[in-house]
Amino acid sequence: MSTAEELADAVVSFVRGFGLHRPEQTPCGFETGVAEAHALSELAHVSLRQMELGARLGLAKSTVSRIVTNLVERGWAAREPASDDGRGVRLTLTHAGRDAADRLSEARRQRMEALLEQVPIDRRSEVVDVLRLLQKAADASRPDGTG
Amino acid sequence: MSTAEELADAVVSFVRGFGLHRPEQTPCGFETGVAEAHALSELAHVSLRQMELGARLGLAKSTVSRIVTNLVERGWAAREPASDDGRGVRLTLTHAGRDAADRLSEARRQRMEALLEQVPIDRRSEVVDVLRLLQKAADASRPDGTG
DNA sequence: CGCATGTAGTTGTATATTCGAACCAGATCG
DNA sequence: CGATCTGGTTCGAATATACAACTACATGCG
Repeated sequence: MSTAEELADAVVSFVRGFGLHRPEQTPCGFETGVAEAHALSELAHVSLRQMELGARLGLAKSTVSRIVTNLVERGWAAREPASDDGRGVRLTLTHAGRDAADRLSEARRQRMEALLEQVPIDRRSEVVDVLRLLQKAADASRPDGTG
Repeated sequence: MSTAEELADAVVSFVRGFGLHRPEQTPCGFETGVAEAHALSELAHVSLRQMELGARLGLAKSTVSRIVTNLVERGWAAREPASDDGRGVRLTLTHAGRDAADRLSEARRQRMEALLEQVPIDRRSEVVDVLRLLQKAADASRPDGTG
């Protein structure tokens, strides 16, 4: 089996084993679906335009619109008109939204620590390092991307 | 930011960037949904009981039953009664199923090679290695698991 | 200035994935 | 031999997602 095939198997097994195939439930047990959790954490530290959020999450604009509506209905985010573009929407978290983002961050940290505990201690920093490599590689190797 | 938090961000970005959040379309462009593709590749080299397949994919038995029905309808898999247990079903790929599994494997290999090309050459084997570590860690750290 | 074209966002529709519950048949254990 | 467990199937419901059609605003060209 080639290196690439081994990588494919490992990625698949990780995604399944980690529970990422269930979009309505986060692996860390947070109280939203995966997509909303990702949106929340993207918005935790910066205000974004709705389309920017979509680009970061790799989602169609219609899907983003619905996700944001959910966040707004939970009282976690607010839509404001974009100051520089009459079509646009600027997203910000409410106070409750920042609280939720903090809780999410903590839940993820705990879940990831449990994961890392199962990795030999002398290789943990390597894991993080390699995942960042992969993240960059995925961005650069999008079928339609510039890479 | 802690190591665990950095890992969380990297995992999220990778999953999104690689397109793993779209269950109806495989990142490698194969002609089925993600779940069927995973099942197909699990069955490529071993015959499994339906429940074993479910355990490997992390899916409920009802979901597995549906996926297998789809594979059977495509002419890729066959259900046979298990020889040692009258309740059980043994799954095997048909000839067409093995062909499909080969095509899938090749598509995934190409997709993964495109990904690996974006990783510095001297770190590629490390990437595979670490992903396997993570896969094992995910299995061992299931919230309800034995780990 | 005014129309053609492009872009941000919303809503409607369709498809895929998943789970849990209800149910059946065969196994296992007292 | 009856009670309970286990592997599978079917049904119903929830959720995420994309694409298409539409609105509103922006931009660029004559």
